Amino acid sequence: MQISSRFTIALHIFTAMDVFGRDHKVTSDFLAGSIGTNPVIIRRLLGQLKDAGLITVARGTGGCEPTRPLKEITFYDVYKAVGLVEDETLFHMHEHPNPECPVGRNIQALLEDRLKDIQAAMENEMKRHTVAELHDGIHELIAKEA
Amino acid sequence: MQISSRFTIALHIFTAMDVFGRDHKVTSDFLAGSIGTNPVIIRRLLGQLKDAGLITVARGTGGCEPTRPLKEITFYDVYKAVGLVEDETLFHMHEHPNPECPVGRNIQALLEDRLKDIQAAMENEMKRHTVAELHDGIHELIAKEA
DNA sequence: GTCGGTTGAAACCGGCGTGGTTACATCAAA
DNA sequence: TTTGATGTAACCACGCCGGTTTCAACCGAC
Repeated sequence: MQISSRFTIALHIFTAMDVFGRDHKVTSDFLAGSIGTNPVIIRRLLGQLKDAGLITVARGTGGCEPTRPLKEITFYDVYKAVGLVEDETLFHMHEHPNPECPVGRNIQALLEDRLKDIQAAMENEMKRHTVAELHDGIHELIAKEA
Repeated sequence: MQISSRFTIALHIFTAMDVFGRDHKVTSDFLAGSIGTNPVIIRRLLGQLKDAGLITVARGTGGCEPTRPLKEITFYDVYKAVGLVEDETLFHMHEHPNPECPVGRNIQALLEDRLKDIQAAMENEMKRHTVAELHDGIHELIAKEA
């Protein structure tokens, strides 16, 4: 199971807000055009980012922008905002191990700590990256095109 | 999206082989009983572990066992064996960014490195844990029960 | 040689999350 | 009031997952 494209789309959105936000009004239609999908998909995603307090969306007039400097928004903030992990657990444990089996009734406790370590390793790396990196990166790439 | 229970089931299987392997013949029926699922599910999984070279399965006579010492089998080996990530990429990038948009045509290159970092962080933590840990852990837990 | 227990594999199924689409009510500024 | 945008609901098709039944292939023991 791969992690849903909602995550990369959300990062695309932040990049687009950063690059175009000064000149254009960044609407769901505009974003959908850049991302190559449907405006409704974008609006649902914008709703999640708004609920997480990462952006504001202007009802009626249209457009969206971050609520705080990009360097204060980490990949982890975005990841959590798009709600890809239920119960906050990355790994899905099999749910009916046999309680009459010594292994079955202990397997959950046995694996729990290790799985948490692995999830934490991923999340910590996500916290090390901020959306501000995308600002620097995208301008480098665009400059290189010319 | 959570990571499929095939991963935790596979770890359960290694633990069961370790605990019961000396006394019982570890068949798919036996494992299914401990894990709380269907023997066919187990056989499919055993097939994947066998294809990855982690275990041998005895056709006809029945039973399975690891091909090498448990301390030489990492969580990462198991994770890869159960084939949860296609193309080896954990993150699913949206597939039709607009090539006529400066952001759209650069977003993939922009995100690629960062996503690789994150995936690598998770996989490296998986490589730090071996199935031998489960041997120690499960015996501790069982001893504590008495 | 055949019988019993086991694996391997095919063919289904229901359920769920995802991405997509249409339609429409709601909103705010011009 | 018109216009352009958001917010949502109601669908849809698709793919993966875990589950189940069924049966052929296999191998040791009797």
